[in-house]
Amino acid sequence: MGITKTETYTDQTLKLASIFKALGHPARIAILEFLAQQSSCICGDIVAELPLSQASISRHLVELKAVGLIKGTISGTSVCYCINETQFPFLETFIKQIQPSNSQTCCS
Amino acid sequence: MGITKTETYTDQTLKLASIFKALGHPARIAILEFLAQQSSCICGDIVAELPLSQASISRHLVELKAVGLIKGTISGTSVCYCINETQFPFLETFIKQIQPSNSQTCCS
DNA sequence: TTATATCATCGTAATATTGCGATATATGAT
DNA sequence: ATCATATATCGCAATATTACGATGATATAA
Repeated sequence: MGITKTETYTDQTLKLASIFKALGHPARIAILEFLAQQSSCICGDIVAELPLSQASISRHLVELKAVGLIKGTISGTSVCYCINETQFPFLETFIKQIQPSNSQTCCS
Repeated sequence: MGITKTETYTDQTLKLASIFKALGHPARIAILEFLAQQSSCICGDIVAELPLSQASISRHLVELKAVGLIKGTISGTSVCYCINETQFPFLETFIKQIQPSNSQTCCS
């Protein structure tokens, strides 16, 4: 992208944007949906599930982990990834906050 | 970005990703927060509020409108933008869906 | 009509993202 | 030690995003 003026926004705004940005790719949405489906913690077979190379999946996992949407623990030669719930309340609060609940007939 | 393999994902996954992508920039988060604060429908003074040029703001507004997060109605020589709530249930459903509510002690 | 105000669009430069092959790293098995 | 498996990282090419000035389009006012 071009030059984003990060210095002029609040930390909270920047954090929200970074999490949403991580959610802003279909591969990463698909990864999260896949992880959510599993009854137990899933390791590397995400590669078999998605139409991407191992290198690409790995990069997406790094991005999801960087914003705290997933966590991964090493288990032997493989890594076990699963969803990290800690960020979700933050997102839900934001979504509720910008919802026009007071429904002031705006732009009618 | 590179070449995103859009054809291999479901429509729902693509739609979710596009909405989150629109939320994935601090300027657009700031625009939504500003719109949510206003008691009435606010027009072009977003430009005065954010550290971006009028042209840049306009482009961000186009993106937010394209995914249905805001709506705009022309009122005289100005345009009235406000938040469009219709997409939020969709986002909330997704967030709830991938939340490990059953808390299967995963990656402990 | 002319001028002004408001917003959209074009064109461009700078930078970021995506995907992949190739390679590196690390663990476990033989 | 050697090999196989699993994942991460590098480097590149292709493409997308961001921001801005300049310009276009449209509506109101004088």
